[in-house]
Amino acid sequence: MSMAEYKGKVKRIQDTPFGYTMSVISGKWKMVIIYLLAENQPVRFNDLKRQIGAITYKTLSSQLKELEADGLVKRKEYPQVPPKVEYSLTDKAETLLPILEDLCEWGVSNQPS
Amino acid sequence: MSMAEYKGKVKRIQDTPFGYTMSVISGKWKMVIIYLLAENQPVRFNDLKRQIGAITYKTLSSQLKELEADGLVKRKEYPQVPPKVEYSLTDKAETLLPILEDLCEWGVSNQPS
DNA sequence: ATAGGTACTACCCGAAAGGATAGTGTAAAT
DNA sequence: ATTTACACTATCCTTTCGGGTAGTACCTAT
Repeated sequence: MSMAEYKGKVKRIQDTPFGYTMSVISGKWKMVIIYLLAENQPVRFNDLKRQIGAITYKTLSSQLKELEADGLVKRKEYPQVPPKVEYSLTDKAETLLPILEDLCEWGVSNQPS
Repeated sequence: MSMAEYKGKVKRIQDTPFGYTMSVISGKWKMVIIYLLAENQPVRFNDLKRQIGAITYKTLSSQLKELEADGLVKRKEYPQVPPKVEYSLTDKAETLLPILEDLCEWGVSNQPS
């Protein structure tokens, strides 16, 4: 199916494939999180926090939960004290990576200095 | 340049190619506008409004202004009464279309029923 | 005994995005 | 004479997003 086939069918964007994909990737830090996971999988919560730096616990936590709810991130909890939780990408997320690369490349070519 | 090369360099996302591309395409209606323009170029303001339906004048107007400021949309005004304004895509926007198609296709394959 | 590390949650706040409604000036159509 | 159409703008309001701060329960290192 291509964009052309949506002609006249768009009622609510959140129900379109466009809208779905956008809802999944647009969160201020989601791309950064996905790309960091793609490189270092699996990564623990505080490692992510340190690597990103400017993010707060609350925001990182909520972004991860949304990613998990959307099936892009797996959360594995080890029953230890102190706690240990590892995050990694799902297969679904792996299929997104080429598209994220394209978005990145487009930015490189088109971002004004 | 690939995502991998950003390792350790990310300070503020809005300065990265990722962030730039996302800022350009993420507005609730931008994708819809771009795809409608891609199909019917050029399109007049009220035609866009009618085709989208659920959008308000104010929102359509601001989304178009942002798209214009980002160099994705051209605005051509005819000095007539009543006014006539036509919107169309720039070459820069045309280079985005394949990526938007990819985002759409990913949504088709991965959107939960 | 104190400080630091683990993975968070709870609560409050400000900014920004987008929706709702109404109005502008001119001309053509009914 | 009234309505309709064009392309908007202005004002107000609500919702959403993300930031800031503080706290939890337990363990290890100093």
